[in-house]
Amino acid sequence: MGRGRVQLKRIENKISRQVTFSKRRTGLIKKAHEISVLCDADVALIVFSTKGKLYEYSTHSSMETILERYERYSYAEKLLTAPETETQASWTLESSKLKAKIEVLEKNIRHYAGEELEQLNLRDLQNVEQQIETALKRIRTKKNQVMHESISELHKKEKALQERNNSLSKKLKENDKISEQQISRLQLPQPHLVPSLGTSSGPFIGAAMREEELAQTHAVSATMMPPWMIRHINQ
Amino acid sequence: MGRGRVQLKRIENKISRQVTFSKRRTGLIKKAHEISVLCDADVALIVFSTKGKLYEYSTHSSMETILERYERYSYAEKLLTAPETETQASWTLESSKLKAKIEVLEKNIRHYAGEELEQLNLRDLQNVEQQIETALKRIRTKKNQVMHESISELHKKEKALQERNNSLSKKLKENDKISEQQISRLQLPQPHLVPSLGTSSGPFIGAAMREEELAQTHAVSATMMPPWMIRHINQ
DNA sequence: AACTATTTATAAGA
DNA sequence: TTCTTATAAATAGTT
Repeated sequence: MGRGRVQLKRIENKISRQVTFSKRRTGLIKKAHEISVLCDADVALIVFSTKGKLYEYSTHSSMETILERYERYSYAEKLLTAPETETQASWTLESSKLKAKIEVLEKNIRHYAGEELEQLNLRDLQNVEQQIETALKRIRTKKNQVMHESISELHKKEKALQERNNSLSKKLKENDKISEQQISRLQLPQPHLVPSLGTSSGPFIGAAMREEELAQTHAVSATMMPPWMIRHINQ
Repeated sequence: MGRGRVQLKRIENKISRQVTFSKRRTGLIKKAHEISVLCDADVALIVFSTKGKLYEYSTHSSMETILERYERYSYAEKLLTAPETETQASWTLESSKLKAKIEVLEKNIRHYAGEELEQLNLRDLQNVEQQIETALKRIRTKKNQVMHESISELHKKEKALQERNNSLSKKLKENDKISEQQISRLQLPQPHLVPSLGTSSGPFIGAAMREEELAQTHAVSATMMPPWMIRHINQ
C-alpha cells in the first residue's frame, strides 16, 4: 500500500527502516485499538524496536491483567510459573513452622533458666526440677573429670621438669669437676683465683623454691584451683 | 477500507462482529508479522475474543521471552513482580538463619540438660553449672511457693467445711429436740417406740473420721504432698 | 512532517 | 468460513 510493492524482508536502509517502523507501528496500534473496540476483544500488543525501545498497547483492562490472563490460559507457562508460587506458599509454611519451633525452644530454655515459671503447675515444676538436678549432677561430674585430668596432666609435667632439672644439675656438677681439674692442671701456681661457681646446690635451690611455691599455693585453698592452673586449663 | 465507512464503536450485530473479528484479526497478525520482519522488531500480540478464545502472535524469540523482556523493562511491573523473586532468595536466607538459630537453641538445651559436654572447657562448664544452680534455686522457690499456697488454701477449705459441719450438727440436734417434744406430746402412751436417731454425735463421728484420715495421711510423709493433695493441685 | 500515488485491508454481499 | 468486489485506509517514496 504505497507507491511501490514491498518485499517481506528486513529493510536494510536504516533511515527507511526507522521511518517505516514509526509509520507501521502507529498503524498497528491503531488497528489493535479498532479491533478491540469494534469486536469487543481484549488486546495486548508489545513492540520492541531494534534499538530496544518499548512500545505497547493494551485494552482498558490493563496490560498486566491481560498478561495474567494469558499466563492462566497458557498451560505450558502455567507449569513453569506454578512451581514458584507453590514454593512461595510452602516457604511461608516452612518459615512459620520454624518460627514456632524456635518459640518452643526459647520457652524451654527460659524454663530451664528458672524464668517464666508462672505458667507451670506443680507437676511441671517437679519435672523441670528433676531434669535440672540431673543436668547439674552430670555437669559437676564432667567438671570434676576435666579438673582431675588437668591436675594429673600438670603433675606429669611437674615430674618431667623435676627430672630434667635433676639431670641438668648433675651434668653441671660433672662439668664443674672437669673444669676444676683442668684449671688445677693448667694453673698450678694459683689454684684459688677462680672460685667454684657451681658447687653442688646451684640448680637445686631453684627447684626447692618452686616446690615451696606449689605448697603455699595449694595451702591457700585445698579444694579450689590455684589461679595459674585455671589459666592453664582454660586456654 | 471497505464498501462503507465504519464508526469506531462496538458492532452490535453478533454475526458481523464475529466476521469482522476474524478478518481484522488476520490482518492485525499479518501486520504485526510484517513490521517485525521489515523493521527487525520484537513483537508480541495477544488477543482474546469476546468469548474468551485466545489468539496470539509473537516474533521468533517466543512469547515468553518477549513477556519477560517486557516485565524487565516495565518498572511498574518490576516492582510488582520483583518481590516474588526477591522473596524467593530472601526466604532461602531467612530459612537457613532460622535453622541455624534452632541449632544453637537445641545445643543450649542439650547443655542445660547436661548432654554433649565434651565440647565445653572448664570455664564453660562452670558457667553452665552456675546458671543451672540459679535456675534450680528459682524453681525450688517457686515450687515451695506453689505448695504453700495450696496448703493454706486447703486449710481454709478444711476450716470452712468444719464450721459448716458444726452448724449442721447443731441444727440437727435442735430438730431432734423438737421432734422429741412433738412425739412426747402426740404419743404419750408409747414414748419409747421411736428411738432417737440423732442423739448429739451423729455428724460429729463423720468429722472425727475425716480428721483422722488427714492426720494419718500427713503422718505417712511429713514433708511430701499427700497424693490427694497433689491431684487436687495439679488439676 | 506532509503529500500522494499506490497498494492493501476489509465491509458488504454472495 | 471463504470468495468477490467496491471502496476505505494505510503507507512507500518523495518533497
